[in-house]
Amino acid sequence: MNIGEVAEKSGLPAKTIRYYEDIGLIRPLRHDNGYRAFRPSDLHKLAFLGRARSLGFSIEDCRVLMALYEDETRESAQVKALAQEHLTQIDAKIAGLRAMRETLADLVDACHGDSRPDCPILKDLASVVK
Amino acid sequence: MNIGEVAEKSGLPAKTIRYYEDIGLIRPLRHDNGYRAFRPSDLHKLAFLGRARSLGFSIEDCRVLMALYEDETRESAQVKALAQEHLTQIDAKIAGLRAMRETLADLVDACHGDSRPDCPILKDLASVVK
DNA sequence: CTTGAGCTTCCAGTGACTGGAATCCCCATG
DNA sequence: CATGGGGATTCCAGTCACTGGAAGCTCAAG
Repeated sequence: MNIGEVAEKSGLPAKTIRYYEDIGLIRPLRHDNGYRAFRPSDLHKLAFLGRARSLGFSIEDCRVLMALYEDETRESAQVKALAQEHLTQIDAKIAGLRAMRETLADLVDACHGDSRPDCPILKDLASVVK
Repeated sequence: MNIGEVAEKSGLPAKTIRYYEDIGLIRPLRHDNGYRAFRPSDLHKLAFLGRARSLGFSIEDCRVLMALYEDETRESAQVKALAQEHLTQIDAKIAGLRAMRETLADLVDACHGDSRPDCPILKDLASVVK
């Protein structure tokens, strides 16, 4: 398979696939003309990577997950620990965003949003003084 | 004021303050020795920026917000519209993270996490096939 | 033979900093 | 007066995960 076909089947842009090769996540073969020659196993890996990335795992996490996936002697506890930690970080991120959201929503509600210059949003931003 | 004092009072790292000058968000004066000379108004701006950034506004948004803040003839509707759009994007981000979180939490729950290799998390990652 | 799509590499840019190196300035102590 | 330390300066490089674009090669169709 050429990169275009693999891109379509994996849902990843060709640019991203080349990048993944650059950083050593995949190692496709090459045709005589220099084109990348993807095996089904490469496509499989790319799909794995795409799924992991869509769950928010970092590239380095993906590297570890792929290694675990290919390691028949892995212990599921290793995978679970990685996922658990990632989950914790997602929760932290959500909490941070929710706090932001709360404050911002209050400010937006308080702003009448008309043609006058008076604005509680700007007032809040300027209010953090020492 | 020197940069150290401003950093402490604004809560921003000196590195960040220099960066904000680089990109034109502030324009402190200079002492004869080359040190930056911050006026109270510079500190005020930095506090404004810090607050806006902590609410998740991008640097470009901050630029606009500062301009609006300094424009006596602004209309609060402009500010509100900017904040409203930002709020919408935060909501979208939260929604995305929550979806991730759901899937991931289910997978973590399903994984027994012991010394055996069998693992629903890896199974899920590998399951996205054509 | 030409055209156009698809492939190649390489370089640069994104956002918002952050780390580090090399150098300079100021003040206080011996 | 030398020195030492803390704080300031600039500049370059790195982060993360791509993404855009330029220049050039390959292939299949007409």
